[in-house]
Amino acid sequence: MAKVTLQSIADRVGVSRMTVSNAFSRPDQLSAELRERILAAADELGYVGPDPSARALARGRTGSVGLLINGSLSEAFEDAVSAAFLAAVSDELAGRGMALTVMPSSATQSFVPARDVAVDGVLVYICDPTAPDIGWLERRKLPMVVVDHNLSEGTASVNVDDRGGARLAAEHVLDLGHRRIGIVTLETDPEMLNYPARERMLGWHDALDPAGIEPVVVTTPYHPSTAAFDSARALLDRPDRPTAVLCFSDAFAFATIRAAESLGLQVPADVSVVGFDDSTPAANSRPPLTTVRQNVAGKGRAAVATIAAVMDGAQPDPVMLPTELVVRESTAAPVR
Amino acid sequence: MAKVTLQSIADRVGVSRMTVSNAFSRPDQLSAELRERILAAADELGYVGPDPSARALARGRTGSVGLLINGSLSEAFEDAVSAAFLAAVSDELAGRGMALTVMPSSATQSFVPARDVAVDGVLVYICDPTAPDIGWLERRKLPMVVVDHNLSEGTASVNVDDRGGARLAAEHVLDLGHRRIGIVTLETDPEMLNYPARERMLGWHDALDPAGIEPVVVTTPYHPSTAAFDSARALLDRPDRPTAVLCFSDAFAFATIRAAESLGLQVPADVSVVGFDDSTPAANSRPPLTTVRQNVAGKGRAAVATIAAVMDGAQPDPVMLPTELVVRESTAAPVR
DNA sequence: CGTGGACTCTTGACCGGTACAGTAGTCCAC
DNA sequence: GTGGACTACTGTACCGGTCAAGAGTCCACG
Repeated sequence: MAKVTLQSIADRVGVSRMTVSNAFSRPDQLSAELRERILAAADELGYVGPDPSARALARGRTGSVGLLINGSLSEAFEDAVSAAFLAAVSDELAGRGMALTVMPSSATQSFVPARDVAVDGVLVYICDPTAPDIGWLERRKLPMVVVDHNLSEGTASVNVDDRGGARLAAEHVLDLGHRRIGIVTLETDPEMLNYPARERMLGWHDALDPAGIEPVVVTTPYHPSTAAFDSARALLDRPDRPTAVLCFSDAFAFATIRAAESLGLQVPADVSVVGFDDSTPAANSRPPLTTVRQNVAGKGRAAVATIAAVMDGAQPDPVMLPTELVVRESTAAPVR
Repeated sequence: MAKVTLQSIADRVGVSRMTVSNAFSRPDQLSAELRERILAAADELGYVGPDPSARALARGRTGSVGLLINGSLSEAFEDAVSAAFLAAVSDELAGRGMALTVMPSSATQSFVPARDVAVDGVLVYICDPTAPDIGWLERRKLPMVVVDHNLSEGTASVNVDDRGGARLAAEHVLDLGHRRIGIVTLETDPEMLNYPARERMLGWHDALDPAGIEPVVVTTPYHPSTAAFDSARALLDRPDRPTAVLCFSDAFAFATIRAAESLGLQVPADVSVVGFDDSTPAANSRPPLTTVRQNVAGKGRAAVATIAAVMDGAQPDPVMLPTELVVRESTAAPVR
């Protein structure tokens, strides 16, 4: 049984191949009656629909958007916040009739997703800005939107007001009267330059510097929540223990709370803890977490809207989504 | 500036288009010297590499594998266990030179990923087996592997011994001497037929039935960990409160432990709790969770290996990965 | 010296569609 | 009864590659 193509259906029905194509792709171009006959014939021959690859070549677009992630995929998927982002992106794309293709950083020499995978546009998500993959995307002149980073002037971007949010967090603990303040943040390669980590640090300092306060900073590699726990514990075990800890993320905040408890400290009585993200567990944890809310799903939707605009030839302005302090019960005034 | 294709490079260098193609795709087919000249010319003209869409059409394969998820994407991404699976799949695919394309269930009539997205094979992951999408995949005759489900005879599959694991969990609490046993599991549409939920239920009964024990079962919809909390709390608030609770997942187990604590019950002193999955937090929670381990990353790798085999024309046997009981501190003998 | 094989490169067909510019025919208004 | 607009199809030219087979050239070996 030869492969069924538009031509075989055309021959069967006695029309031109183009008409069959229209029956599938542009129903308004032919009479309903003929369309019915064509679809019936197609069904009978076991034709599924226009071949996606051929269509992609002819149309010049593939119907899927890439997500460039350079760095650990596990990190991207297993972190609740970025997972929520991915989910929102994928959902929003689906609503616009597009699929999402994950493009990890080149594992091998011979296969480089950023160069070799067919997509109509790319969201650059958790990426070292110096990655060669980004160079490939640029050379391909693919529409591109950078998320949670600020690559270069011309590139469209979607960001969250990390700096402003961090500032609010720091101001909050200052207002409560804290003076010994610790920070638990991400350990980043100097070159990797995690943008949110940098921005949040700036934001904390925006509030602390004018108050003349020098925070005690500990950093911890991303994944092992055990590492975050250890770092936080070390921080809280110092003789000049901070009375408030600002954390890079809710996950780090939870680790910090566990570390505090392991030292027999009460949160917030002995130490206040502030997270970042307002992830799902934040509201239900014990104590409910004071944190900085970012709208992750909104970020996903904005990213899709922006890449769609770029693919349409627009040059959208950079998007900056707001953050908001959510005061719950993990922060309180320090004991005298 | 006209678009740069193989032909323009060929003209520039004075060779045939095919030779240029070989320079990129089959370096062993031409002399190193000529290849250098071709690559140099390509670079000069700003050629990035063979167009992925055209290559996909000509070669008959796209270099990406689809992941069919029907049901909420948020659920898939935000659940730690399935996120780990996705990460493993994506990693493993990348190692084999393939990308991962997420194919959500048809949101619109006009765009059906399962029908319209170009992929070489599909992993069917969290799916209603009656979904029309699966019908499309079959009609396209796409290589297909079903994960965590048992679709039909001919289809390759990768599963985990959910039933055996659940049985071990139930036997464990029986061995400890429990007789009033509760179950907190997933609420599934009768039609949606969540396979792991069904299998685990069978497994629990495999152990409980012979012991003549009728468990008290509560079900809860997937996502809202609040809902799981409420269900567990209702279960533990009964006059004939169970002394041991078997849970569908670690996430449900944590909700159950929180519910117990909210009722002033100690785990495991007053109530034993068993999870399922052995997700990352299980070992570090308080108390450390007794649970059934499945190797999620291994499942991802197995899924990729299996789809690769099917794409190569093989008919691999169904894969069944083992599960293992991990006894930690959330279970103990019941108090008399 | 003839033959065969390895190494290079070329030729022509094909992958399965879509875009765009026609070309008939039909219907209606003036 | 003629011009114009509209509908319904068709013809042709791509889209940008890869495959398989063939054709020179050069060298080794019998």
